[in-house]
Amino acid sequence: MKSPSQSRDRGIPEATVARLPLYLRALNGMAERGVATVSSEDLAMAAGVNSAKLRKDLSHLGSYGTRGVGYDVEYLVYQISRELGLTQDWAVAIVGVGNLGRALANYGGFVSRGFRVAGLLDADPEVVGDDIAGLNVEHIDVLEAVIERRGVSIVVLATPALAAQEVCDRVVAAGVTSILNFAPVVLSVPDGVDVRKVDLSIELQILAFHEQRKAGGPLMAVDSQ
Amino acid sequence: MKSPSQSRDRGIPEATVARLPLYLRALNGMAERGVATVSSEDLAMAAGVNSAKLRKDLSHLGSYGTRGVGYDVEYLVYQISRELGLTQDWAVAIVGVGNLGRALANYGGFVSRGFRVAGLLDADPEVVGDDIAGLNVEHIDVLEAVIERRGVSIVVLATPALAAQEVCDRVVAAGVTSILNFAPVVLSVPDGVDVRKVDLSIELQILAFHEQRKAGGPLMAVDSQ
DNA sequence: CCGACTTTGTGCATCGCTTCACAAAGGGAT
DNA sequence: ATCCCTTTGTGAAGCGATGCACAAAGTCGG
Repeated sequence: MKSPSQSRDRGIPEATVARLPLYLRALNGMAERGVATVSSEDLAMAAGVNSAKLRKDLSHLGSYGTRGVGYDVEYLVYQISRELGLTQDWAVAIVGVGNLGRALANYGGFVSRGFRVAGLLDADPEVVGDDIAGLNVEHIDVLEAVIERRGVSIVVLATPALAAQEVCDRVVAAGVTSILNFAPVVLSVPDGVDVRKVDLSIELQILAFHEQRKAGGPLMAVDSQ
Repeated sequence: MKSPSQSRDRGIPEATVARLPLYLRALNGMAERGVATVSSEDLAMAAGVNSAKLRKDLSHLGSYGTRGVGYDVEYLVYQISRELGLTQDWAVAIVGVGNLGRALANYGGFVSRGFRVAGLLDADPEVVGDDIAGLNVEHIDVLEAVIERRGVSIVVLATPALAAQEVCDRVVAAGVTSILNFAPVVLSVPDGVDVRKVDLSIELQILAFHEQRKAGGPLMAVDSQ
């Protein structure tokens, strides 16, 4: 039922989207090392995936390879960046400047990929006014103003669990539709708002499950990366 | 082709394992509020999943519900904890005590679920000797000794990207088979070693992809090519 | 210009997870 | 004891992702 008039299918599978940043990282490394072209086999190896999967993923973006040769590294970097929306500048606000929020503010991986930390906010008068990573921590009261005036479109929640839903409601009311949640709670948001969650303790629990199985049961090899 | 000889199918689907911690968190909250029993509908709501999925997930552990009534909260907490291996104590070492490692060391969610930070290690003489979260930071040189003597079975890698593979090789050589990797690299490990990765910038990139799509919609000028 | 070689892009079979829908199982009221 | 109501546990259909295998498409040497 797909119309053939749309030569470029804009419906990229979610699983593919999740891997594009992986390819991008590998490609950036190659570009820095002066590699000009790369085969799907080599790139797949560097990204830790199957080469057929890599080719199918890239085919969703378009036909950017050359048969018999491979992919032009620079060109592919550009195409993936554009597809992911990294050719534009994203203003990010971090709410909650505890240990984690502080680490995130200082994390280099954000800035290096088109993400700019445009605001740090916290409710604790103790930390408001501090300078972290060159930014002044502001009071949560000005949340809406910061979002609106600085064009913040992505909010990172690093608050305690109890505060997360309330802050979430406020940023959604302020028009934000993309949230990265580090608080260990299930956020409830209206349709159209995108929430991704990162829960450090969940990852450990999954590891513990497999570790227990390895220790106790017979031979069960598992490798999920 | 699956052997029916295994009466209790110990092969719990990976997708299910990844959700068990979610259910556990919701159940713990209910237990604290004094809830005695819960229906799959309510628990699924609290965990943010579909109720049929929840029931199928729990059915992999055994038949722990009562038809017409629901699940006993306490009992289910115990069963899930046991299945995840949280009834035992896991010694975790954190390698790399930068901003992120520090935040992880202070993160309460670890300790509260059977994970004990048994070691903090770093290569930088500047931070070695510091006290963080009640622990003394040790030099990476004693990595193997710490792992062996304190029974560390899970290692958290929070090193810079360049150091990650080398540290990984060392901890694997020391017998560790479960690694939580925060460094933005694809680790190469032998079969039987379990690596889970958390990449903060990847999560942001996925959000940016969807945000771009929302912002542009059908009118967005795309193919500049 | 041709033929051998390389590598992409993709049709297809398969697999695992999700979701629906309902029979089976239990509780409580009468 | 029987009936009705609630909720579980699961067969089966549906759906998307994966991986194989190969034809198509390009390069390069002669």
